[in-house]
Amino acid sequence: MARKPVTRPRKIATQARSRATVDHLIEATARILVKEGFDKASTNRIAEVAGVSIGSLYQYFPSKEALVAAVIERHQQQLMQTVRSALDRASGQPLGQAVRSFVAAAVQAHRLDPRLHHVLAEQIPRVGPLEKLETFSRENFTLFRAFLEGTRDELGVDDLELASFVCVTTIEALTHNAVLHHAKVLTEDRMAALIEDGARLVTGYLQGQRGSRRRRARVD
Amino acid sequence: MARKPVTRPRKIATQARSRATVDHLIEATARILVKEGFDKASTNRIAEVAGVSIGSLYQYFPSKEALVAAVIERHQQQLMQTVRSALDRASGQPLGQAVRSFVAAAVQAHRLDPRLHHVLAEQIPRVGPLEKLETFSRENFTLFRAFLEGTRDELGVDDLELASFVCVTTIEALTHNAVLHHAKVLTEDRMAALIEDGARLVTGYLQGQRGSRRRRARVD
Amino acid sequence: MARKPVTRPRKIATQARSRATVDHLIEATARILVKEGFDKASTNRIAEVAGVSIGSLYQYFPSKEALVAAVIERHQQQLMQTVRSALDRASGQPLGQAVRSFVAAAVQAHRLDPRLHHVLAEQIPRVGPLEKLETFSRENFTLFRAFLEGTRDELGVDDLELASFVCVTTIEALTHNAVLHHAKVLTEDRMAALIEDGARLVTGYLQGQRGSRRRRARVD
Amino acid sequence: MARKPVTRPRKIATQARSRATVDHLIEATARILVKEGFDKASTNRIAEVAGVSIGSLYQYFPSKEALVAAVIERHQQQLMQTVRSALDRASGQPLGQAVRSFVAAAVQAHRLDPRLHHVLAEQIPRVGPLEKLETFSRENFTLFRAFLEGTRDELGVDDLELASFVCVTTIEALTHNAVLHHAKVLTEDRMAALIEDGARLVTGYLQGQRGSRRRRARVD
DNA sequence: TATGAATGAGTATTCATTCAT
DNA sequence: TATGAATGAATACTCATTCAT
Repeated sequence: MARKPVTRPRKIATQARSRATVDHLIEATARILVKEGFDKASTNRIAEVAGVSIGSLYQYFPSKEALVAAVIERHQQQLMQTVRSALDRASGQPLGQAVRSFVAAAVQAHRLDPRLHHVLAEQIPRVGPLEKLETFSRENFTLFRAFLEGTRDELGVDDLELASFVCVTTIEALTHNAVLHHAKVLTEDRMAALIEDGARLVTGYLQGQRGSRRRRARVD
Repeated sequence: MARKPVTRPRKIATQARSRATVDHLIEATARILVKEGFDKASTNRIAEVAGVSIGSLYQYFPSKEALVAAVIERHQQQLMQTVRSALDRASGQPLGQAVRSFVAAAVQAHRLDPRLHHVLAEQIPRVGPLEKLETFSRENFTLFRAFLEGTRDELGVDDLELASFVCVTTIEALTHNAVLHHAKVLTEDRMAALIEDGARLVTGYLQGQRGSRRRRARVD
Repeated sequence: MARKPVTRPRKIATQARSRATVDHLIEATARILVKEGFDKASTNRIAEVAGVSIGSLYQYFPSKEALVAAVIERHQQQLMQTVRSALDRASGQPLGQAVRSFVAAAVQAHRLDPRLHHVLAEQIPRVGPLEKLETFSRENFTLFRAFLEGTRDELGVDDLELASFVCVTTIEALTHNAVLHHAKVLTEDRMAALIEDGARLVTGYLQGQRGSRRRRARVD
Repeated sequence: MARKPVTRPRKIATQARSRATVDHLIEATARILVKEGFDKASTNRIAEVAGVSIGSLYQYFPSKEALVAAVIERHQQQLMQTVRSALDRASGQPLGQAVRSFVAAAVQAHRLDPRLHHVLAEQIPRVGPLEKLETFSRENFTLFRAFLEGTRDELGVDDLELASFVCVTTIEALTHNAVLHHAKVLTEDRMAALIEDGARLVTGYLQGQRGSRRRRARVD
């Protein structure tokens, strides 16, 4: 096995044929990951499923990791698409309503391709070039923080950095776990309850109460 | 190469020498995982580090997965030890205090062996026999649920199953993320703040407020 | 191809079975090099011809280069054996006679396995780990230099270092070229003539003449 | 992949543009060989460095070997240029002087592009179509033989064929080894000494001495 | 029970060469 | 004539696992 594989695509496919090849490869990788698992996703298998020669695969992706990274990136783009529009709609709404939209968006995002999400989250060894891939996108965090800035006067917390971390982590974990591990036990009703509870959890936290602000002031 | 590796230990090592061998193997595996990463943890390397022949390794563990599973299990036992005693101390305390103990225990548990925890969480592909290993032990959930049952009259939530899921997931995610990804930015102060905020988040949720119960009634 | 392959054997084969495996591998490599050329000497092919699994090959040789290096070393050991005994016999003889023995030994050495010598000299790319492998062994040079030291009073040259370089290079090149490229045109008669001429060439040079010593003194 | 690559250029580039392309390709090959080594000299890389498409490369050279052969040929042309003019100057001079010029020319020739010479001599596997490429050009031999014919009456050797072989091989080997393997230890002084010694070696041999002719008569 | 030599299917990756555009 | 996307046979090397001693 070779030295230190890179993740950056080998060349940008400008021509139509190239672009198609690249798409097929990413799609094939995703499909294999979902249907056969990470273990079966060998480069030769991917090329085969993509209907592309192994040589072509390596024209566009310098390593297996690059391919997996491309799948992850594509998936996260889709997630973020969903989240972004939710936050767009949320701005201007009262806090409780906005948070509820946000949680609902998170659930919706996780439901886009739950099986792929599962493999990506559970089976991909975060090693080498894949090590730095975030579980949830940094952007998520940034967006939420910006949202908090805009709602500052409704908030009962001071440290927006910490608050963003707490909220994003919490929402992500709840939706992730709910969708992945409890998909079968989760009726639509219970899912709605979960959204409701998640939203309440976060909203309550953000509004602050019971003099917590004063207490925290001493801690920081 | 075996096609369907099993996870159950091949035999229960009753005799002292066997027990020692098994321990050496698990210890060696953990050490390699931490120091060299999952990729370098080949069975031959593990046997070498354990000072045991590869043949003997396979006398006690039917597959590589069994070995890794043993490491995971041992680690989780240790985590749960910590959590259990925290919950012991918590019973009888008022809700807020109890939750804070619980969150603090979670942080403490994650700090037992953060590097091993990291590898176990990030690098081990949950594939094949390792697929069904839970991120957090089922016991965690059960214990917390029992705790909630005992504090029912302080709670503002009805569905204890859902509440347990929400709380355990949230606490686990917050402490996990904090310890793993933010270890370097996390001063003791900020860690204390995180525990405080986490506890407040969960406590607020459990106490219920702002007539949420009534609202939720409509939603369900 | 991997990063920087090493040449040192992976483990020393102590047990009889191991030793046999190692020998088979070296022998198979030499045979393939001779019969099929360097290009065909893939590790899989070598293992196959050696009647050994590819895995076993890599138990004893960390890379293809290590295998080739072992063949080269073995070959050079054999060459040097021949040369050493020639020099043994030569010590005590008068210069002309000694040199003739030496040249004859060189020819004899090159005839041990001319085809292997050919492949080793012409087909092995001196790249990477094989880069530093000398065409003729350093020992050759050392031995000859020692021989010159012992015959100093018969010599007409001052700089024994330079003289050794000149003589060893010359003898090596003559015999090498003669045996390799002209094997078919070289009758026994012509070969004898070549030995004679080579010996005369070197002897004349070592005895010095025409006041060259004085001229060289100015040059140095 | 082609199984039997040919060495003859695919077409004679008569037009100026074609000629330029061919030159660029040969130059690029040489440059890569020197700067990155034989291993890195893939046809795609050569085409890239030459600023030519891989398709065009194969319009002018039927195989990678043909390209390398062209580089070798070009290099040898340059070497021979140097040698030829040395022999031109040498004709008419007394033997000792002429030989010294010849040796000096050989050194000079090897210094034209020592790094390319090194790669060509050490790294190119003489395999397949490259197998028959001579280490030193046949022309070298022919020229020297002609030179000997013209100086016959100064010589003390009968077999000019053999003498040419001995002289050309010796001079080639001395200069080659000196320039390649001892470049760093070789000061200008020592290089001059080497030329001097080499010339003396060959001159002495050619003049014959100590009744060697008579002795050889008995040997043959 | 222990050993460690042997196994070989499997993997990522390269590169000379072709051919449709 | 030029291009460069595509090809795929070939290669070096790994590692979980077995089994003869």
